[in-house]
Amino acid sequence: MPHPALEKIHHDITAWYSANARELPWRGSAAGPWAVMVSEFMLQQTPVVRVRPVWEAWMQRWPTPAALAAEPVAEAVRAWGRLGYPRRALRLHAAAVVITNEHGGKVPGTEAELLALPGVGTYTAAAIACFAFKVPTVVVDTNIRRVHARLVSGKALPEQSQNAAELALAARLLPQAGEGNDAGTALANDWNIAVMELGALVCTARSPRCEDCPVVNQCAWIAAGRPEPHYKPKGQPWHGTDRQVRGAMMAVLRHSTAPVQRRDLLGTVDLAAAAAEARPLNPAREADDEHRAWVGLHALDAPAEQRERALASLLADGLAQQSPAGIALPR
DNA sequence: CAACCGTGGTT
DNA sequence: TAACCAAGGTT
Repeated sequence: MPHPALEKIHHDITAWYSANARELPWRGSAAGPWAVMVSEFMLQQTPVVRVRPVWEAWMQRWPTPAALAAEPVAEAVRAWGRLGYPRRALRLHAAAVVITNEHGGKVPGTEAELLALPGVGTYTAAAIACFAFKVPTVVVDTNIRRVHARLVSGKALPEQSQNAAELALAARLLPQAGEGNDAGTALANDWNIAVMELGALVCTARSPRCEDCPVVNQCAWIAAGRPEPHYKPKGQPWHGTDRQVRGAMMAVLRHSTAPVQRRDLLGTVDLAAAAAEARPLNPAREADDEHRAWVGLHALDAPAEQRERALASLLADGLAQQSPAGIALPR
């Protein structure tokens, strides 16, 4: 038997969503499963505003999994641009190949099949099943976890890693769906996207806009007086890390039409000479993106050992490929 | 399972 | 400005 207070929360949040949802191109009836899948890959740890233009270009160029699968991986990595975590481009391409070869070119609609695809984990499988195939499954992402933590558990932030209790809570909160209950199924699907959107727009991590929240009067965190987080979030170091060096090398490889010599990529050429040769940047010119990438790589003061390590990891990850001609994006 | 993996906007 | 954060996945 449904709980009245829970039903009110279901109503308040889904009603808020109908009035306040962003219009995104991968939402709505025009977006098929492939459109949803591409968006989910790009949205892994990347904000909507940066995904949107890349998604548009991607879908225009590769409207189907087969279209993407027919091209070299390098094209996917280039089109990925500066979205970050370029391994996602590798995995999206690999997933497109699997879909083309083993699923008749159609994105599969069950979570089990989706989970078997490269780059698809628990969240992405559930999201595609729910958003693209209207499967009333439990979707849990960082936004949903945070809303649940505040609204129900009275905490400022969810636990540092997702646990069984959080999953059980999400399952308990999901509106009841199932055979012969089309209204319940529709509500469950709405609920997932609505809670996610609430977390993204209102119940944000750092400065929640509680004055705009549809369930502020039912929020356990508000009732508790908005207590501070019970732990200190772990930082994500960047300067001086291997990731920074990898990123700089990837930028060079993305913009390079020809293979790059190993010593050049390692930046072991004289840095002062390289800087002296650097001409002023002209952002309007395509060629200057390549120039900018080179300058960025050479500007790093990373030790030679670290550069070697970063390049080795790029090769190991399949983001770069070694040939007699030099180093380039994988084909 | 904790650590690793990019990038750029926000606070 | 340094730190934080973002529709996670993989090892």
